[in-house]
Amino acid sequence: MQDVARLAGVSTITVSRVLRQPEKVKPETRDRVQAAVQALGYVPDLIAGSLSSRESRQVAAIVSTLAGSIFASTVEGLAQTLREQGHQLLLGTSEYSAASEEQLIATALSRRPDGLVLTSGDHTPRARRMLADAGIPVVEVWDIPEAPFDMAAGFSNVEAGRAITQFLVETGRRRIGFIGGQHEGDQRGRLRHQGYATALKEAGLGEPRSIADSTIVSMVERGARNLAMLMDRWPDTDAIFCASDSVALGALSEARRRGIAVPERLAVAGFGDFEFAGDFGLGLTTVRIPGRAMGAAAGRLILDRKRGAPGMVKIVDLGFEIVRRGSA
Amino acid sequence: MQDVARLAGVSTITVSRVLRQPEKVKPETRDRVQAAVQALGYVPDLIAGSLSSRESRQVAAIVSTLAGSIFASTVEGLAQTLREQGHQLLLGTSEYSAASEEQLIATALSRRPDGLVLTSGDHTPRARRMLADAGIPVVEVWDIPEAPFDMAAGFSNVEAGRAITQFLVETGRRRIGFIGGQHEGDQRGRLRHQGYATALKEAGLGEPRSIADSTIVSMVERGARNLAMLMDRWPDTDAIFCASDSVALGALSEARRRGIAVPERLAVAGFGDFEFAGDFGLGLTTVRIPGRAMGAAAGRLILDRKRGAPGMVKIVDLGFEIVRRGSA
DNA sequence: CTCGGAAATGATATCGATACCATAGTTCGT
DNA sequence: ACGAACTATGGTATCGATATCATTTCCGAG
Repeated sequence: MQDVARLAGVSTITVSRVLRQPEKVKPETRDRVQAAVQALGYVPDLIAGSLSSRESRQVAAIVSTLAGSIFASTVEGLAQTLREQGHQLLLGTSEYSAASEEQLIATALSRRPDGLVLTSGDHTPRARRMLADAGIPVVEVWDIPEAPFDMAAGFSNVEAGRAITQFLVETGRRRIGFIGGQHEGDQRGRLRHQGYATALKEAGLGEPRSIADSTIVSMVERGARNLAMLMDRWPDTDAIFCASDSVALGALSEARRRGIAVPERLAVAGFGDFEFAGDFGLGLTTVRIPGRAMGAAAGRLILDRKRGAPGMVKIVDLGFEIVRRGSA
Repeated sequence: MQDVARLAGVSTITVSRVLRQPEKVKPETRDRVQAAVQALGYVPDLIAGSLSSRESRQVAAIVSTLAGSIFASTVEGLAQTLREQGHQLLLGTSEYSAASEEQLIATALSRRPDGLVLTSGDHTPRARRMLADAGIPVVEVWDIPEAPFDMAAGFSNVEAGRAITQFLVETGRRRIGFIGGQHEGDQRGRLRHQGYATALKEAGLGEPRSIADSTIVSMVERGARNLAMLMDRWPDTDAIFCASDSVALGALSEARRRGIAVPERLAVAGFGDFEFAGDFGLGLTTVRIPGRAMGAAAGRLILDRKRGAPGMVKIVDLGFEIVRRGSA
């Protein structure tokens, strides 16, 4: 920066101003400085800048996983929103473990991010304390927790599970099953199941028919095997709600293998509206989640808070949408 | 840090040592310092640390997109490798534009990362100059470029396209088509097509039959529509190689709609081995790419170089694998 | 008991920017 | 023509750690 200043015949602070608040510098001085920046190929050091200004212009995000197309679009939406507003994304993946989430939070905080985005779920007490001590905006994305830590951007898994089950009821189905299964420590499947069970009870449709075998790692395989188990146990089942589209894919394959007609004999509903679910693919009836929008909203919440926007919203419910296709 | 030092009755530099090189501090002093750290909930400031030590312990990655399950696993593999070795990941998404890649490189470099991971492809001249000036390890992932900028971890799209086409030939197919289409600025589809064309020529099978309509945004829809176009134009086609599994999914759906028996009448091969391609899903014959491994390898290349490992490998070819399933 | 050398610890300068306050130059109203 | 109120620019301290070199402590051989 000194080199640039010398070449432009100004002081370092003026160079800094040209880069950060150009409108405060006289146009011709500005041009001279910018020319010097170009000529020297000067790249400012944000590490030093952050230390000095006490704002890092980075936001950390900690997600369970990027694979399986679950959080990828959320992270992408977040990254883009941040970028548009001059911020950067620091990413960590916790692999569905609350312990490693705690670890990641600690290292993320040591970068002094201006905000933190977490996938909602269990956080250890220590993690919560660290977050509180850090005093930065925190957004939980995906499921909106009953008692958010700070802010939240997402939807209600319970409501979504309830809605899709109600949809199946409305289309005339009466013996509705559920297949899914949750990762340990991941309560999403559980919440969707809860919505399903509630809807059944509300419609007076008897006991839930649920299979949630978590011994199988692949979601698709789990869908296939669990459908088999479910149909063996309750052969008259006329609809199933699958905890994710991947599970639904496995179920659809198994149904075809067994010669069960979909949707005539069995309606299949998924969750997530993954790429393969569309009309030109599986034609799967499913629940569409605003993946990208949740990330973008999280970014906005953090940046608005940072700017000190008054009377701020803390919870953004982006809802969900039932997409009817051929399978139900 | 001063508070911790005072509480432990040592100087700040000793606190720093306890955190960074514990073995250089006498065990009892170390315990005292660690107790103080705990008691005060002290979280070191890596921004200051980075400025002082001139190493940031972060690695930046710039990928075109996270959606579509293409790069997500690579990023995840990278994040994990870095984490295991005490480094963090700074992520940017360029949305398939070389111009915004350039922009992202500039902002990434201003964080003074210890290394940079890029998806291979076109880089602007300015981008290349910035990278050269930065003097940090750079790894290109996915396709191994003919002239890598610095290091590379990936596989050959051309070879993979050639191999899967050869596989189709070996299984008795003679009139093999290609459907795909590339994003502008993304040469992956083009390279795969090149391998396909080479294999055809080597087998003496006449001219390529390719449809690559890029007007359609969704890959799945593109697969469906392009298969339709291809079969209309060359009705006797007995196999197709799709530039990605998503395209193959669309093609499979369209084939079913038209009553074309797969694989009897038409063999379908995809690319990528996405989640839905497996035996419990589509049962798609495809090319498996070492997504996670490429990320992990990229991380290792950077960290090894940082450690100054001598006689280093610069190119890691992780190959690919043809997975035969029911569709071909 | 003494001395050499290793182990443990500390004092101070420094990394590269920005905050804060001061100063010089400019505009304009009366 | 003069001072008020801006605008444009600069000097210096500072952010919170670590590098470097200096100093002290400790240990065992002779």
